[in-house]
Amino acid sequence: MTIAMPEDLTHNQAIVLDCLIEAGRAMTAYQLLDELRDTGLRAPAQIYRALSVLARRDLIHRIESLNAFVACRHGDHSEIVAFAICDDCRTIWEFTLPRDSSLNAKADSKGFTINSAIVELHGRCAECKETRKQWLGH
Amino acid sequence: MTIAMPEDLTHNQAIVLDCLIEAGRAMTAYQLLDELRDTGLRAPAQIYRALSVLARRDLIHRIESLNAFVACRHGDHSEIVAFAICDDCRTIWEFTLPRDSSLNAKADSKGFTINSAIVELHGRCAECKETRKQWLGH
DNA sequence: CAATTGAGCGTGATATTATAACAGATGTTA
DNA sequence: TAACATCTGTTATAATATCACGCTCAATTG
Repeated sequence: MTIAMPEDLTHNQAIVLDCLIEAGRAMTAYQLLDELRDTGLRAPAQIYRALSVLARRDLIHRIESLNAFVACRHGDHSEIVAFAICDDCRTIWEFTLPRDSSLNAKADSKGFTINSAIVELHGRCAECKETRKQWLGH
Repeated sequence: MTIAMPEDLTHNQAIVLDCLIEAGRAMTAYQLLDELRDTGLRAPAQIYRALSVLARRDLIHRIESLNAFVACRHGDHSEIVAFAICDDCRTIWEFTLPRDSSLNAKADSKGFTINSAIVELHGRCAECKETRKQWLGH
């Protein structure tokens, strides 16, 4: 799947987004800084500024539990976005929760209005589980 | 609701847990350090060590989106724990997701095995929504 | 008993993550 | 033109978290 790269990004924003898309994985701000040092980005503030614009536009997501950032891979941001993070291979699967999920139901039942939600699952993806089984001789 | 204070905690662990329980809200490690400086806890490492034991025992939870810690208010840790955080009054409502939630279903459908989950809702609690309505003259 | 082990402790230093503050450049609007 | 908003590069600093050392104490074990 090719990720769309908007035309109206500034130079720095485009560079940072491109790096995240190319990487295909979550990267911390300082990992981005290391990667991008020879493109002229030298200071944390430059990275964080770009990240903050990209995140506001939902072109990237911040993974709270990794203090890292990942290029967005889906469309509809009116639904709750969730991540399944494989702690073996670091792959991140991005998906959305239906509007009538038990999460929304619980919140509604208490009169809680959701502005934003962080949903991050940690565990093992199907591939790594298979691999692990082989190691263990199953 | 009174929160149980286990007997087998060390001095520092008990002090930190007690502070979180008394506070009734999420506190960062450095807020705890400030509060507890006159009890003899002087260094970040002391706080973080206590927090790490308490978290391992599920006596506290880390709120990723606040970089903060809160005393646990419920029992069953075999279910997914979720937090609804009021961004007005900072109150945190802790609840669990049913084992057959759409979250588990989605993960299962992809063969993803959940080891741990972070679910943090941000928004406005029922009380604050009322208050806000009054401000706006509704 | 002595030896070992493991957990926790206090301390100082350091690593990692993130923001503040300032001044210059650029494009847009009035 | 002037006012403005946004982005830029830079330096410095704040906020969050861990490492490494040597010490104590209690439990285990030979």
